[in-house]
Amino acid sequence: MKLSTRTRYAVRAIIELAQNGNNKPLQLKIIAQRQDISIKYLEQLMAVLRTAGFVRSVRGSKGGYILAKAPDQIKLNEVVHQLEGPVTTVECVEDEDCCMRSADCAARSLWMQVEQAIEKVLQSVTLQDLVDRANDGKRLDYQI
Amino acid sequence: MKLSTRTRYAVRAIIELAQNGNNKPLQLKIIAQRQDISIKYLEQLMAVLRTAGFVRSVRGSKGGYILAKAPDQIKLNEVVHQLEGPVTTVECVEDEDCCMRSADCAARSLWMQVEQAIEKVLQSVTLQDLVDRANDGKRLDYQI
DNA sequence: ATTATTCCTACTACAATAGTAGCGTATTAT
DNA sequence: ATAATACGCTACTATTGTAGTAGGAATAAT
Repeated sequence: MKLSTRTRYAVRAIIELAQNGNNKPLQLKIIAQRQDISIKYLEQLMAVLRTAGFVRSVRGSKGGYILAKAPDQIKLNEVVHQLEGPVTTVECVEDEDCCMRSADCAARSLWMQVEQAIEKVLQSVTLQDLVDRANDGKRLDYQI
Repeated sequence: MKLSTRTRYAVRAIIELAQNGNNKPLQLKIIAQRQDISIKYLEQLMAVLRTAGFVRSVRGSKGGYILAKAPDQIKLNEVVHQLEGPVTTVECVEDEDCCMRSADCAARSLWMQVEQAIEKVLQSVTLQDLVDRANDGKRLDYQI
């Protein structure tokens, strides 16, 4: 049960955008440098975020990406779902004869419980929250 | 973020053992039939469960597997960890220069929060709970 | 025009998972 | 004893999904 790099990279990238503010577009080149991600790979991930309506692209020279919504209006569960798909795929959800095996159904109920717990966390966190956390982290660094 | 079949199959198998009680060993052949899993594949998963101390094997004719502990003494997080390994691998936990990238750290805190939520659920559920759920399911079937 | 940037599609390489195969070893029923 | 049953172990293979690469087209600023 690992998180794909797709998701991890994309979340890091969108956090960068949130930190950049909405005035100037931020270029993939910059994000790629800061986060040590291949530009070409990042392009694909940004395409997902753009299609999903989280970010807006500015083409051409001096172009780049900016958030399409306010950071406190973007919940992480929305972002993760776009990249990761369903979180803990339980095959038998749509399989009709699944309930003939009670053990399987007990297992299924467990996975659904897990899935709901994940969902609850991701729903409760917005992009703004993550930006705040990052700032808190910096503040701690200065105190030392 | 999918669960491997290793984990799903093994959980289903150990639920079968819990339902079978501790009197007679249950044979892999039976589990494989009921759960539609290859015997050979199941053997490998049972080896993990046996090494981890969850189940005990009874060799020879009329042999099979039985639980090594009471079902209410087996927490699902223990089982899952043996098969799945760490739940949501966050690479940068041991990477020293991770904190140079604040965005990354904000992301990391999110994944840790998710991981803890998963862990909390799995810790709270025992094998006995799953057996009870399966029985409740059956009871519902009869009511209809 | 030139440069810088996003956009789009296809391709490739690698790793992990899932599953198979075969033989070996232990135990029990008879 | 012997046969049957069932686990034990190791290696192999095939499939799938992920990760990453490549090249070029469209677009905008200068």
